[in-house]
Amino acid sequence: MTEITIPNFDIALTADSGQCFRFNRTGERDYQLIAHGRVLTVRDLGEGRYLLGCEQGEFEALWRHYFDLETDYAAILSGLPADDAFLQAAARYAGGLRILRQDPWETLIGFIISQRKNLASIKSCMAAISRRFGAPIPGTDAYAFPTPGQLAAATLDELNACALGYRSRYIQQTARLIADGALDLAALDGLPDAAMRAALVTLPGVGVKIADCVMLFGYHRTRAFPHDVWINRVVEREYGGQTPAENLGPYAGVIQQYMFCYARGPAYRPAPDASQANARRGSGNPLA
DNA sequence: AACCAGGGGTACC
DNA sequence: GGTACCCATGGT
Repeated sequence: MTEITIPNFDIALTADSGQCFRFNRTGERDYQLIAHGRVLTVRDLGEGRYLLGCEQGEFEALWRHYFDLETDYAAILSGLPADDAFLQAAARYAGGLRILRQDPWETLIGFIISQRKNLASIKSCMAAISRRFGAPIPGTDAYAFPTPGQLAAATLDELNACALGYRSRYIQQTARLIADGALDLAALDGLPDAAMRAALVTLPGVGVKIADCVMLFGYHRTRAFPHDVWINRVVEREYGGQTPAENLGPYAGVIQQYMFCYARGPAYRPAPDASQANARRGSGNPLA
């Protein structure tokens, strides 16, 4: 057990932020994270104090970096444009978010699954895949996320049994490309953003939106600004259809998460007229 | 260029 | 107990 203090960290918001699919609330104050082939339990003690179910050495070696504790989020928050009322409100609501430093491979598969699914469904699929194809984590009832080789060996029937729908084919094909070495995910780390995105979208089931999510959450490319339906609504309602991403600087992706979680959460009440206009327009992409 | 595949969890009514 | 909707992509 290790007790740590993290100022301005909202673990409930982060676990449910949609960036990580193996981070769950298990009780009033308790959370379980599966990453690095391990299970980490976290108890929220309040006032920025957290009790981690690991030794100090493991925290320093793995989790300090995973939770991006080296990054000064207070500086990002204080650097937000003061005249942007929506962004200021989003930062007040979601300023406790951190961009976790997740594994690119797991992030890639997670976001291929994410298309046209809600968060609970994505988490359920990721758990099913891990249980069926991943290695059991000793001393727990949890399973590590499968390696590219393990997923590449899966049959379509087995993948379909994980409720992946039409994504089964994408995942099988992508897993084979990674397992065969046709695309080296580790090698992408050295590429500039545009080249990394171009490489990612060559994978089946990966378009620009998914690639941007993998860049932001799997490679910590904080300029990446994924345009999902929630952000598109925000851009339509709050920014007149003009995406603010270009003006948001090196932490645009962090700001995207503030906007995303705020827009999706209960605190955000868009202007009635704009909201109804969008609702009437239906399910289409407002920017399309 | 519109339209649809396939399906599951959940918030709504 | 329906119904709509969800961090889209690729093929027709």
